[in-house]
Amino acid sequence: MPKIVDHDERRERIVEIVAEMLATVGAEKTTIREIARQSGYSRGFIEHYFHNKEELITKTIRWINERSLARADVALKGKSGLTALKAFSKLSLPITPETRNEWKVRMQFWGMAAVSDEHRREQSKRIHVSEKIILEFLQQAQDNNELKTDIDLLPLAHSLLHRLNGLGCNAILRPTYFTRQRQLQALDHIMAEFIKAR
Amino acid sequence: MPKIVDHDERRERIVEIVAEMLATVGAEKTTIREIARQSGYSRGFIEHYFHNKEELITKTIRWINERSLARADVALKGKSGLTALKAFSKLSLPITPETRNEWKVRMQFWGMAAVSDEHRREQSKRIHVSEKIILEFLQQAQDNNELKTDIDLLPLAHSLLHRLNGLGCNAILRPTYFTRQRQLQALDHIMAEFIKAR
Amino acid sequence: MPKIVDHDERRERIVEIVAEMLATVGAEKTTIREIARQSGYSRGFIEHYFHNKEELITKTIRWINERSLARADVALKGKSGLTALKAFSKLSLPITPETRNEWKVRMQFWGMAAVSDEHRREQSKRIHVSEKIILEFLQQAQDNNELKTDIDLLPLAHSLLHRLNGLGCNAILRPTYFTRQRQLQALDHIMAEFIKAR
Amino acid sequence: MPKIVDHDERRERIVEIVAEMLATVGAEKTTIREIARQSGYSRGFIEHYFHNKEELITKTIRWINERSLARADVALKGKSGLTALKAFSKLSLPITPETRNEWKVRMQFWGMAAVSDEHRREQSKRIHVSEKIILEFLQQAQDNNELKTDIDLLPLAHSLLHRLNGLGCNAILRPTYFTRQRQLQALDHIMAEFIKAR
DNA sequence: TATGAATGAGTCTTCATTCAT
DNA sequence: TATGAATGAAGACTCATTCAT
Repeated sequence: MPKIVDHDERRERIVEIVAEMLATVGAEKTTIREIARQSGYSRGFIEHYFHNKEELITKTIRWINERSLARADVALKGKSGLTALKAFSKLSLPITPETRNEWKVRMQFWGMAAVSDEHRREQSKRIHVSEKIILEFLQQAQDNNELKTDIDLLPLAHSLLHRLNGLGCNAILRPTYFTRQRQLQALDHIMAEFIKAR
Repeated sequence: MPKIVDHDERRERIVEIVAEMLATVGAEKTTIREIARQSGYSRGFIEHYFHNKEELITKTIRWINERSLARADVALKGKSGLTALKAFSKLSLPITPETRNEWKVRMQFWGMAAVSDEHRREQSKRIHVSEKIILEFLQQAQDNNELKTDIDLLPLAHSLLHRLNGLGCNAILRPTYFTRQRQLQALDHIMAEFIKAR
Repeated sequence: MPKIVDHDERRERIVEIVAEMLATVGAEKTTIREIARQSGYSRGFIEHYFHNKEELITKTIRWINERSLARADVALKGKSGLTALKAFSKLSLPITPETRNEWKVRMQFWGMAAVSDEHRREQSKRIHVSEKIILEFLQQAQDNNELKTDIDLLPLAHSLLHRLNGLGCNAILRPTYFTRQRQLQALDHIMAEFIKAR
Repeated sequence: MPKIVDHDERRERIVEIVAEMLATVGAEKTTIREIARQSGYSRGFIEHYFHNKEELITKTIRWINERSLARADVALKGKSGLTALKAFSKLSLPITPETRNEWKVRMQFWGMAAVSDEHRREQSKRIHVSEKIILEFLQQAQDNNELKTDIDLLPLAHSLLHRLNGLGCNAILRPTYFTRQRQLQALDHIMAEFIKAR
């Protein structure tokens, strides 16, 4: 009788290690050899579960994005409107070791996405999802009278989207300047403007 | 006596090609071999002007940043305050083929910067310069009574910095959505908020 | 399960080829490429068993030295005193194709040892081992009354050590002059002096 | 009017630097580039005076050998017999920085000589010259009644030749053991045997 | 005479991938 | 299912050499 193995579970374990490596040593040094060494699996094993390196990389970014969305799902349960929006925004900033690593991984992919349609689509999808989430919370805020009714939500959503994205990047690139605290201040500043928009 | 060549001029010519390649095929495929092939130069030629690949890469990002600053210098001559600020912001967005490529190159480096202190420093420096420029224009705006006198400029500068950075990224990652036009609209939206802040 | 191979056995097979090449084409032309070509193995194959060229080279000299010691061990079984000493001396001279090659390999390494501490240590160790062996046999000779009891053995040992070493070198460098026969005559001459020392 | 340059003088200056490099960094790292850098000459300049690297290397060993012979010539003026022999022997041992370097250079060449007829001839010639010198002094010693008349000088000469050569090698390979002092003791030991041979 | 620009072969090494077991 | 043996292409880099000036 063959051993019963949970393929998806194994795949995820590998992907986790790949993500960790992307965040710490970068894409260039994330080789299958090194992944095998760090994971304790054999090179051949990894290729059993991933057709090739490209697929492994793609799965990794997808996993990162899904994980961060799942985390948001949990954290936002029961919240709505501006409260939810602020919580979501905070979750997406690189202020915890985990989210910092997620940002670093993401930034590895942006380089690829800038020149590869397939990777770009993946990133595009993620931005689109964020946009929808933000828009939804903004709509709730408007419904709750947290925002003026006549305000156009899309530009507002984009504004937040860009600020979060830019802040995240800058925080990775200037970590000693854009510390956790300064990021939270920036977030407060953003939210304050929304409130002004009431 | 041998032919006398202008080393810096040669270096720049090579760097230009490297930048082009980084923007079109990405960092991974920007090998010295490929640079040589695309440029028509020999591999040895390139080694003649750069000690190693690392130096070539570093010089390229530096060149990109210097070029974009030089462009800003020229364009902003005679401008000040919010007018200058808007012009500067517009210049930094990926709305021309040239600036689009610059953003793509930059995004290649972010992956490296996320895991390499040396590259991070370079990127950090660039952000810092942008911040200073923005602050200077904001100060002028305040002096010209374009902004309220009691307003704190630093958060404002950061806000703009993040928005421009995030918008630039998003425009590269979702080019069909964040078109030139939508980028300009977003910029208008940003500037409108500054004017509100009067 | 993959084919199971005896790594040490493979390594030895490669090392043997490297030794052969060092003795015939010299260190400079003993490139991994050439080793691969001559052995029929692929470059990757060699890399599979040795981390890098340095290791390959180091292992080769070690193997050469171990092999020659092992040969002495076998040949000297049951011998002692001056008889053993002469047998040992004879074994170490480049009078067979095998020992000739060993000397040639050794001389490749001397160049390296002259400028590299690590290689020098390896060579130093080998000389030290020879010295100890020679001393041991001299001691036996003295115990057997083959030598006078009041004679100081260390200078005698060194004398032999130097003569064997010098003769070996000279025989490689002037092979048509220091032929097998002349080497054996020189050895006889040396042994005669020991006997005189009775 | 063209500049008058002393070609031989320039060649010698280069050769001197090459010898120094061979003794300190080894043959492998003695590249034309590095020679040029260390000498301050241009790469092209060096090739003006030496047709190719091979020639440069060959000239260097020849120069080393000539220099050491010249040194002997000077030092032995007026000496003869065993006195001359001892002086000559002492001069050839690696006990001064200069002679140590000469030995190191020589040992670089032995690796080449072991596999190249041309280099071997050069080394062979040097040994032959030494042999003749030694024989000559032995003959004088015999004529002066420093040695018995019925003794066969050739084996004696060879014995000395081998011992000096072996001692020189061993002194380079085990410098902390075969110190200057131990070398001189060994030389005394050798000479004592000659005297016994009276 | 002398320079250094330029070349391309060749160096070691790393890599993703294939495949027999 | 899983391993790791084996390959060969491609990586960055070094080098001796040629040649126009």
